[in-house]
Amino acid sequence: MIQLNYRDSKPIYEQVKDGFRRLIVQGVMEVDEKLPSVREMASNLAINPNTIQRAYRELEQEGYLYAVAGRGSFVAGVPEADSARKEELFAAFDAAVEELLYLQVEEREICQRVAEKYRKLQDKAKSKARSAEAAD
Amino acid sequence: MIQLNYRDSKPIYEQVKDGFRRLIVQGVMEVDEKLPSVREMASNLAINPNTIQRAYRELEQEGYLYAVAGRGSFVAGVPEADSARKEELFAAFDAAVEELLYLQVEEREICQRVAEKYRKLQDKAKSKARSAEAAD
Amino acid sequence: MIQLNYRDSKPIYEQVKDGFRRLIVQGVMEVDEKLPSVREMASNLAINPNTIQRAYRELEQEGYLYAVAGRGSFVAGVPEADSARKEELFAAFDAAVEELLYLQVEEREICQRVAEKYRKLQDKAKSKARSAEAAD
Amino acid sequence: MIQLNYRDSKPIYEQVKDGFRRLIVQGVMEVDEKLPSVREMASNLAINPNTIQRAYRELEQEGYLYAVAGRGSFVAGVPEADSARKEELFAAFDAAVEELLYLQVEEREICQRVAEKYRKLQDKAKSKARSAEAAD
DNA sequence: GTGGTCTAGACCACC
DNA sequence: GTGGTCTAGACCACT
Repeated sequence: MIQLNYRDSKPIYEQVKDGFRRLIVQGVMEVDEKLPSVREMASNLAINPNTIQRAYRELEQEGYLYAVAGRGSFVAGVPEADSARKEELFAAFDAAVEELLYLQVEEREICQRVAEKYRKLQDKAKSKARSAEAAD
Repeated sequence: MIQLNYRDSKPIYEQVKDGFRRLIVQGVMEVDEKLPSVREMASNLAINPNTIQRAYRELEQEGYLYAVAGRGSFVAGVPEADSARKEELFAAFDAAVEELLYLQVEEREICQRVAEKYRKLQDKAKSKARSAEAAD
Repeated sequence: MIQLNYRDSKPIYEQVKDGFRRLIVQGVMEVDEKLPSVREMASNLAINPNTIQRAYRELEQEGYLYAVAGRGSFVAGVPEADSARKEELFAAFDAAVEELLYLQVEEREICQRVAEKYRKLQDKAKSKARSAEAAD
Repeated sequence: MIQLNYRDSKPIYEQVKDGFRRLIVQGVMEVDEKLPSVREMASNLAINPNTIQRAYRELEQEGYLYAVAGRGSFVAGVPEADSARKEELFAAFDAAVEELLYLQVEEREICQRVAEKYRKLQDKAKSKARSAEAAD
C-alpha cells in the first residue's frame, strides 16, 4: 500500500504522509473510507507506531483526514484552497527552474517533463476509473 | 550579498551555498574572483565561521570554488558535467510539479511559468550584451 | 576496528574515512550493515563526535554510506563509477611512482610489487571462497 | 623554469621544492650550478620571497642544495640513500595499489601506467642528452 | 537512543 | 591575514 525507502533522507513519517496524501488526492482512497489502524500500519510497515501516529495527526491537521475517537481515522478529502502550500511549491519550482535554465537546460526539455508527469497522472486516473467500472 | 532566512528549515550553510552557487552560475561572480574570507563573511552574516567554512568546503568539493590556504577562496567556475546537481534540481522540480498537478494546477499554467522565467533570462542576457557593447 | 595515527599529517577524519572505506571496499562490512553510532565511535577512538560525524557525512556524500536520522548509519556498498576516487588513487600512485623512478628504483621492482599485492588479493579471495563452500 | 598551479591544494613552497628537486634529479641543473637568487625567483613567480626562502632552506636540509653565505644557493646533487623517503613512497604506493586492485582495476593497467611513466622519463633524459651534444 | 546543525574558541600551516 | 582541523558542548528532529 505504501512504499518506504529507508535510504531516502526523507523522514519515515513524511514518507507515510506523502503516501496517504497521494492515495487521497488521486482518488484511490475515497471520502469517508477508513484508514488502517495505527497498530496495523505499524506492524505492516515494521516501524514504530509513534511514527504512524505522527503521520496521521499531521494529515488530520492539514485537512486530509478526520479522526473519530475510538473508531479510527477516515479520509476527509482534498482540502480546498491549500494556497499556502501552492505558494511554497511554486517557490521551490521557480528556484529549480531558474537554475536549470542557467545550466543550459532547454525550456522544451522542462516542459516535456511536466507533460510526461501530467500524462502519467491521467493514465493513473483512467485506470482507476476503468477498474471502478469493472467493479460495477 | 547573501540573504539568510532563519525561519526557513533549510540549514544556514545550505542557504550560503545556494547563494554563492547562484552568483557563480549566473556569472555575477567571475572566474578567479576572490570570495570574502571565511571570517569576513561570518561577521557580515553574524554567524559562526565554521558554518561559512562548511559552505565553502562543500562548494569546493562540488567544483564551484578552489581554496588556497593563506590566500583565500576563489571562484572556479561552473563545474562541467555537474550531473549530480542537475539530478538534484530535477528531483526538486518533479516533486513540486507532481504535487501542483495533484492540487489541480493546470499543465498550461506551469509551462507558462517556465516560459516567463526563460524570457526574463533572455532579457537579462540581452541587456548584459548591450551594456558590453556600450563599453566597447 | 580502526587505527588512528596521531603523528600522521593526514587529518583524523581522513584516517577514519579511509578505514571505513577500506572495510567496505574489501567486503569486510556488508551492505546494509550498521556502523557504530557517531557517539560510540567517538568514545571508542577517544576523539570528538564532530570528527566522526564529518567522516561519516563525507562517506555518505561519496556514496559509501547512508544515514537515517534516529536509526543510524549503514553501509551502502561500493559506489559504482566512483571515478573521482579512482582519479585520486591514480594521482597518488603517479606521484609516488614518479619520485621512485627518479630515486633510481627499477621499473621491474615496482611491477613485481604490484604483482605480489595482486597474488595476495587472489589468495584471500580463494580462501574466502573455500570457507564459503565449507559453510554450505 | 617552474610552473605554479594556484588551484592545486599543494602549498606554493612545496611546488617550488618539487620543481627544483625535479630539475636536479633529472640532471637539468648540474652540480654546483647556481640557483636564481631568492629575490629573483620571487619576482619571477610573483610570490612572496619568504616562500622561496623556505623552499631553498628545506631543499638544503634534504641535501639537494648547499648555500654559501652572501653568494647564493648551489646544486649539491641527488642525496644518496634517501631510504626514509623511499619507504614513505612505497607505503603510499602500496595503499593506492591495494585499493585500485579492490576496485577491479587490472594489474596490467597499473603496470602499463608505470611503464609509460618510465618511458617519458627516459625520453626526457635522452632529449636532454641530445641538446647537451648539440651544445658541444 | 540516533543523526544533523550550530556556536565558541583553540591551534596549525601557509603567505 | 588566509584556510583547515579539532574540541566542547548545546539544541533539534526522528525513531
